Amino acid sequence: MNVKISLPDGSVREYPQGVKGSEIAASISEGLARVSLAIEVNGEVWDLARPILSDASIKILTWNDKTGKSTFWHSSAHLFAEALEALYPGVKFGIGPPIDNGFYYDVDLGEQPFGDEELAAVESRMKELAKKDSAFQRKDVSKADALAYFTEKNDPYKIELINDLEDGKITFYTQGNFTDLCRGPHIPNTSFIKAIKLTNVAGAYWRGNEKNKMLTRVYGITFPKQKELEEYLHLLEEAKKRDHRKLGKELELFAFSEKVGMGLPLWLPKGTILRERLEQFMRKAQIRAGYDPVVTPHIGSKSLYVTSGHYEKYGKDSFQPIHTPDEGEEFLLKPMNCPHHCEIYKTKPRSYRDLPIRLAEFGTVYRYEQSGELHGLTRVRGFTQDDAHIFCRPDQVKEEFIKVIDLVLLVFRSLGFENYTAQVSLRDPENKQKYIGEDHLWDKAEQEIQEAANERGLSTVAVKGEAAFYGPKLDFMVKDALGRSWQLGTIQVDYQLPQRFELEYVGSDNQRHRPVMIHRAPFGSLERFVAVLIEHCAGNFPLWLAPDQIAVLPISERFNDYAKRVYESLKEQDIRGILDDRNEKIGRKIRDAETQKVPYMLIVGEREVAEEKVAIRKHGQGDQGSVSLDEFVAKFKIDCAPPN
RNA sequence: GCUGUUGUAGCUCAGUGGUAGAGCACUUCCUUGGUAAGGAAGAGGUCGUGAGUUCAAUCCUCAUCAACAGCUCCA
Repeated sequence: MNVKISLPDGSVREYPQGVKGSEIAASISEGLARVSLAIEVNGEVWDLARPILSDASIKILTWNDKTGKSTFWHSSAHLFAEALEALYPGVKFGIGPPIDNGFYYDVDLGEQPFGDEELAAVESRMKELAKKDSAFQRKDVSKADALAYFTEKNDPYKIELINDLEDGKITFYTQGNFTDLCRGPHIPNTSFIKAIKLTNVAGAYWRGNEKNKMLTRVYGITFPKQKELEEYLHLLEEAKKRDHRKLGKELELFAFSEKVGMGLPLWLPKGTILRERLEQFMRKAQIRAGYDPVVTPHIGSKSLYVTSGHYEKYGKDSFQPIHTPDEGEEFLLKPMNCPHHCEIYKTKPRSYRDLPIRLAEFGTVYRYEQSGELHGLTRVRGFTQDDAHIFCRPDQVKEEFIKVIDLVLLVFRSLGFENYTAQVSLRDPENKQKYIGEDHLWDKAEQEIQEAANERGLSTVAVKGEAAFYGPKLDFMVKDALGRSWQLGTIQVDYQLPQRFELEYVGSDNQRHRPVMIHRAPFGSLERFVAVLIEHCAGNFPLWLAPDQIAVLPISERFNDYAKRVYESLKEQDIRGILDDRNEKIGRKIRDAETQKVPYMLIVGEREVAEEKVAIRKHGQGDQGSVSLDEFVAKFKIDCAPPN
C-alpha cells in the first residue's frame, strides 16, 4: 500500500506505507538528505526515522528552519546530558529544552561545585561524544515502565514529570549511553553537531517556582559548522558593544554610585540633554493631543495608597513609609502618579462636557525592586514616567484608547523602532485573587483593549497573567541588544480606581456617573526608553537628540580664534557641541570626536579662515568638503528638526 | 530575594603570602601638525568594606556591600 505525500511546492509523491522522512529526503535529493534534521508531518515535527503510515503533507526541516534549529538544539541538550552524566554519575536531571539561541538543561548536581572549569570539561566530553555518531532512538514506554526506570535511576524530577503525563503517550529517547524522558523529536544522530559552546551557568528554580529547590541551569549553543559558531560569538561581541551600560559610561550619559544607592541613576549632563529632548518632544505631542500638564509631589500620604489599593497590594514590597517627627504621620514615596491625578480630578465637579480630561505629568516614581532585578537603566528603583491619565465617559474609551495607540506608534516611528511586539496583558484566570474589581468590568476592559488594537490594525499577542492588578494593559515590548525583551509603552483601561476614589461627573441626564480611567505612558519610563534607544542606535543618536551635535576642530592653535568665533555663532543658533582647542593634532581631535559619536565635525584651518568657511566631516562617513558657516547652519537646521 | 561569577588608578585590565604594575585618560613641557591615537616628563591606588588565620594578607578563611549572568518578581 502507498501513501500520498504532499511536498511544500504543492507536488504530491507516492511512497510505500511506513516510509521514513529520511527516505523521502533522499528521494528528493542527496544534498537535502545530507542536511535534513527532522520532518514536519501535517504540522507536527517528527523524527526522520519515524514511519509515516498515512497520507500526509510534509516539509523536510533543515538548519534553515526555525523548527529545524530547535530540534537540533533539543538534541544538543540530550548530548549535554549524556556528557554530564558520564562525568558526574548520579546527577539528576530536570528539563532541557531548546531556546531562542541554543538550549539549557536544569540539573541537580547535589553539593558539587560547577564553574567554568567544569563547564569546559563537559564541553570537551560533548565534542567527543558527538563524534560517535550515536543515533537518537525513540521508544514508546508505559507509564509504569517509565516510572520504574527513573525510580531505579533515583531521579525525582523526571518522576514528577512522568506523573503528570498520560499513560500511552510517554516516549523515551536514547543516544549512546543516555536515555531521557522526551517527547522528541530529535535529529538523526549526534554527528550533525559539529560546533559546541557551553556558555554559562546560572541557578533556576525547579518548575520556575521560588519555593522549589534551585537547580543548576547550564546554557549552551551548538551549530552544524564551526564557522557558524564563530559568527555567532562574533555577533554576541558586537551586541555587547551596544550595551547601554557600556555606552552610557563611554558617552558620559549616566552613572551609578554606591553611595547614592543601587538602582538610582545619576543623569550626567550629556544624558540629561538626551532625556530633556525626548521630554520636549513628548510634551509637544501631548499638547497637540489635548493633554493638560500637571505637577504633583514625590510623596503622598499613606491613606492615598490605601484608597488606591496599592498599599494593600505592594505595601510590604515598597520603600517603607516616611514618618513626620512630631505628628507621626505616614507618607509614601510615590510608586505611581495615578492616585495624585485622581485627586486633581476631584478638585471640582466635572460635567460630561468636560470629558475627556487628560492629565499629563513627567512623574518620578520610586519602587522597591528586588536587588537581583536591577539592570542598568532598564530596571531601576527611581524613574520618571511620561505618565498621563485620561478620565473619560464609558462611550469614549475606545476612541481615546485608539488615540493613545497612535501616540505610542508616533514615538516608535519617530525613533525607528520597527521590531516591537504589541502585547495584550490579561488577567491570570487561575489566580483571580491577585486582582481587584468585578469580573464583568475586567471582561469589558479586556474587550475594549482588543477592539482598539484591532481597529488600528495592530497584530497583538495575548499573554495571561501580565495585567496590572487593577486592569488589563496593552504593552509595547522591544528587545535590547542582547535579545532581552522590555516593556516600553503601556496603555491600561481602569474601572477600579474611579470607583475607589469615587470619581464622578454629571451626565446630560443630570445624574452622577462614574468616569473610566486610561493610564498610559508612551515611553514607559524615560530611563528604560533611553536605555533601549541607546542600544537601538548603538549610541549614534539622531541629530535632534545628540548631546553634542557638532565639534569644532581647529587644525592648530593658530586657528583657535576663528574656531571660537564659529563655535560661538553656532551656539547662538542653539546648536550644541564642543570646541576642541586642545594642543593636539587634527587626527587626534577627529579620532576623539568620532569615538564620542559626534554627528558633525567642523574642521577649520588656514584655508577655512581665508575663505570664511568650515570643512565638514560627518561621523562615520568622513570628509564632506567645505561650505560657508551660513550654508552649514541652514542645512543643519533642516536635519535636526525633531520628527512630527 | 535565590544560585553562580566578579570586585586592583578616572577607564580597560595584568599581578604576587613580604604593603603593587601596564595601556588609555589626567597635569606640565616640547611640537603648530589638514581628516581615526605626535613626543617627553609627572602626578595618581588604604588592592570594595569589616573581621579572622599568620611574624607578615591585596592574595588564604568568614561575613558584608556592589556589579555581572540567570531564576523569581515587576503598580
